[in-house]
Amino acid sequence: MQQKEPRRSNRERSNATRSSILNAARALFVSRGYADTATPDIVAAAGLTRGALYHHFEDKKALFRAVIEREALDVAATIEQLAGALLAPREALLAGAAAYFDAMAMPGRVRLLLLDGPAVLGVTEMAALDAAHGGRTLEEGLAAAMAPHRLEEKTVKAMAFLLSAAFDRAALEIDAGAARTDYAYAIDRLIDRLITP
Amino acid sequence: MQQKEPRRSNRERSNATRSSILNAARALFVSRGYADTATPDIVAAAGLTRGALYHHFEDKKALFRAVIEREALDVAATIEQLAGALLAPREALLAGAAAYFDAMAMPGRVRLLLLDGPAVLGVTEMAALDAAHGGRTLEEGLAAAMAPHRLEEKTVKAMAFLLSAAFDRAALEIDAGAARTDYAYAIDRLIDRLITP
DNA sequence: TTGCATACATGCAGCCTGTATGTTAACAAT
DNA sequence: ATTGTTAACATACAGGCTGCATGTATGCAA
Repeated sequence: MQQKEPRRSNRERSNATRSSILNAARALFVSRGYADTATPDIVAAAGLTRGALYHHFEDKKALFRAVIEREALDVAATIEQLAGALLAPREALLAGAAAYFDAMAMPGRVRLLLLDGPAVLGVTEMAALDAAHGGRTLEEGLAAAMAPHRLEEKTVKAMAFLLSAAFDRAALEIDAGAARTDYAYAIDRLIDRLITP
Repeated sequence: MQQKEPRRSNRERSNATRSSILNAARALFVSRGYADTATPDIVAAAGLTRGALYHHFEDKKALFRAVIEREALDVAATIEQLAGALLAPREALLAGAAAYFDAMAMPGRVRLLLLDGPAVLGVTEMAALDAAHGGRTLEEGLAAAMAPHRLEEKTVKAMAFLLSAAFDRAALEIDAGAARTDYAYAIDRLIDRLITP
């Protein structure tokens, strides 16, 4: 039975189809990966045609970029919500780490943000995307917690990158089936070892 | 001018073409990435046809896997050679880190092993490949250096993974243009912080 | 030297991407 | 209310790429 299109405005229609495509694309990118996902399959899952896809997105990579951006935004929001306004630097870092694991527990997120994302869009673009949202808070948090160490700024920045890499790897391992408690403990210990004067 | 094939044995001929394909594939995978490298271009660069490629490799992914394996093997050999038999655990770890950066300085290696590799072959396969060669030595080294801490084995293993992730990220940043000295210093500090009793 | 297997080269089918063109419905102006 | 315009799609098409099937020549073994 085909509904008789309840007279939507143009704006509404666009938003709806755009979301449909994004959702279908996300599901397929997650289950098959970017390369093995064909645009005909995406639009079929969304109940549309490739015309709609190429009307809303410049090409397949742009669609992937949109999926990734939405995902990164959601991760940043989750972290902000869960570990937003902690006062003590140490507690903020630890809570941020836990919040990151929570956020990355959403199925498919690890593959999108940590595997296909860097490979398809390149590290620089992914880094820029990360810096725009969550990356900065980690660097600031670590700088605050390591202030007594009186390190050069570039050193702190480098260590923030390394710590961020550890977060990512932990999320990757947890996603692959490792016990979260093990990695949460290891991360906490790592943070503590880094910031204790 | 076509040389009149100096009467090679069959074995020699196979090895030669196989190497030709591997070399050409590596160069193109590095410069354009796996997805944007077409098999016609690879064999053209090697002065062959696609028939040779599909005779020696099951498919494009298998060729990529062969390139990756050769690369990982070379990295492991370099590290073994540069930081092979250090006695003190701390010095072994520090030398291993430096050797890893040396090994990863080979152009294209970062992209192959840290970007396209995980995305194309999957994390599990890459992890298995890494564990078969270099990953184990890092875990053992860290375990030796952290023995006084009396941690559970799973914790040490997790921290070895995290440290390995830090190595990778450092190599990635150096490859992207960051100063090696900055990251070498940060890594050394990280190691020291981890293993000091 | 005869027969077979190896090492390729060539040709073909199917799929996928990106674009160009067509069609319908919304919106703006009169 | 009517008409022109444009947005939002659907359809059709061209080029390229992958994998396989087939063909051919050479090494090799009996």
